[in-house]
Amino acid sequence: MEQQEEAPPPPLPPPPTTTSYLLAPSLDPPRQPDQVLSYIDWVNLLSSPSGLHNPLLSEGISMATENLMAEDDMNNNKVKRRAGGRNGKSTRPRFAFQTRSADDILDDGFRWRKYGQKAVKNSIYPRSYYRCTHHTCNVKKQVQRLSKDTSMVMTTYEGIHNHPTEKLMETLSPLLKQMQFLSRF
DNA sequence: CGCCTTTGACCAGCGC
DNA sequence: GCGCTGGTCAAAGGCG
Repeated sequence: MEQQEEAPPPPLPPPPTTTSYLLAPSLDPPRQPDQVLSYIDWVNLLSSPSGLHNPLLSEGISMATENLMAEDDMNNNKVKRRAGGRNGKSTRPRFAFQTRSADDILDDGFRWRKYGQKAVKNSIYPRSYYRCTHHTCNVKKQVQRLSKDTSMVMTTYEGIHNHPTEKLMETLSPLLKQMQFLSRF
């Protein structure tokens, strides 16, 4: 737990050097209702050399506000995050952010497989559960539309990707080929 | 055929 | 102990 709980404004994490590693503080033990998660700088991230193209940018990515986050937690104030669910321990990095979008799925460059969907208490929208499809990657994410503001989508990531995004590789591969070609001279 | 979503069942933690 | 709830599993079916 490297995050200072008493730090008032949640500072944006430093810009990621690559899109393959998302900075995230550990949020265990369970966060308090007035404790805000840290936010990822998606504008910075999506303008990174990975060349991610995301239509959501045009709709405006909204950093989560402390109030909305608190309200969301208040709605689930009986919900304590279990330690990793079924498979026991979990000190995996976990962070959440909100986007204003008509689409629930944020194109973050990774491939996700949906493995569950549940109706959650105090929310008219179900929560969807996704896992990264990369065979060595165990990152999960939850996606839920806020009932208080139906234009907002809450996305919660758990874990850190141990591989580059596919889009990053797509972007870099022509460059690598060119470098290999030039290195012959 | 491979990969994906859907969906009901099951499991586990928590409060009462 | 029981019920509620969130999280996961896995079978079935769809799609390109």
